[in-house]
Amino acid sequence: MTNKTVKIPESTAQRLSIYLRGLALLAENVTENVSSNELGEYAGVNPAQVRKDLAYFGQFGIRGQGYSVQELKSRIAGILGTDQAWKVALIGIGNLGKALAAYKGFDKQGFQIAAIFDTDEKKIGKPIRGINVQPMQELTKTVTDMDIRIAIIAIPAETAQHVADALVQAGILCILNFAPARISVPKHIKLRYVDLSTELESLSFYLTQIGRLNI
Amino acid sequence: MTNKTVKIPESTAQRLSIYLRGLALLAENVTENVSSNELGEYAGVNPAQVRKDLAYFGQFGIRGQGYSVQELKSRIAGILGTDQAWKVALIGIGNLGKALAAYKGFDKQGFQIAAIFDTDEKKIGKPIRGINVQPMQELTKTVTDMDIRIAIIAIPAETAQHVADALVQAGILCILNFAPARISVPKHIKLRYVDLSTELESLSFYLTQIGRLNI
DNA sequence: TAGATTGTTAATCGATTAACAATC
DNA sequence: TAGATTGTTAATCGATTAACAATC
Repeated sequence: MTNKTVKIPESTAQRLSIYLRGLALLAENVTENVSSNELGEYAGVNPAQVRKDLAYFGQFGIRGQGYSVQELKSRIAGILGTDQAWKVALIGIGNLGKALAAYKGFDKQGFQIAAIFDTDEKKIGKPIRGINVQPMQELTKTVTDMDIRIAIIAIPAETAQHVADALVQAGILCILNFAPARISVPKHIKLRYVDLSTELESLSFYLTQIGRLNI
Repeated sequence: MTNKTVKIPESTAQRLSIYLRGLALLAENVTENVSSNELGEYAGVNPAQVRKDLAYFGQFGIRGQGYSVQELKSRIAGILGTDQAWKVALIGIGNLGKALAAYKGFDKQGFQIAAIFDTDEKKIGKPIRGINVQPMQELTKTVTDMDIRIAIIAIPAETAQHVADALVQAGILCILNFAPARISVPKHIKLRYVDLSTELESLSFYLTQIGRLNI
């Protein structure tokens, strides 16, 4: 128990993910080193922010030189856990579900769609990306048996809470919710929303503000 | 110039959007009044937060009674600007673009896809939601002519910056970027990212932390 | 060595929450 | 009136940034 367990901000985790993408780009260009300044410019954050974020996890740089692109890249991958393969359950294979399933960054980043569920009889049993779509009734059993920890919800708002309950029941720990609905889950569950309405309404708000404040 | 122009936090705008959805739900149930407490519970925030957020824009409640659902709903819609019709340009009509185009909440919330662009010869000229897909070369002219202010980028990472530049050139003020790439735009442009990789990596990070901190 | 850039502390900034008088 | 709940100020909390000694 000598470990001091500092809580790491969510925003730091998100920025690490952005740094990682920048580092991947630099690695393609065979760049040797990168400074917190350059990385901050890429991510759109203050260089001190970059150093602070990294400092949560150790000392990865060399004073006067910056960071080794290759080393920092694999360090951050390790920190984010993308050096391991996470199984993901996809709930709902409508337009959005299909688009998500087709996303190439998926496997590349160490995520693997391991199970797909839908209520539509016409879809059940048919393969998507080599995986047969299962009926919703199988959800609890499959997720439990396969030890899946991450779920993506891509279904209509009405059933989102119900499905979330089932997922939690089955041992899911992280939920990425694309349904336009707020859902409630136990505190130990990590829940993130991707919400087109909210995004668009934020933009709309900005436009109304331009008028009011003349930015 | 008697107006004191307080800068309103982005997070407030986002929460307003969430309150609005909650109010729409309550309106369906013909609920008369709602308290900051109930609204906060729905949105997952502190009741003081709700009152603070609203207080930026005026006094909408009645002490001892709470807020009129109907009135607050239309007030927030007015604040967010969803009581007017915003034209949106959709760039890229691949899997994701199609899923976005199919999203029903679009018109409902006062957004209207007014133009769609793609580079793929096979898609150009064909209608999506009654709108003919245009070649990318038309982007500047169409966006300028139609006075479109909001753009959604749903294309591969490589071309995202190039397209963003063209959009800014054409007078776009808000960009919602689904491409897995950082882009840079002038400061007066509102830029928001929706990034599946970052979302997933945040979840992955949480899972690795559970091990480390045993949450 | 001189120049560059890290790691880290202290200062600043902004957002959230608690508390309570006002008032329905 | 008593109870409930707002609107708002003050206190707290946490995240960002500035600054600089350490050091390559």
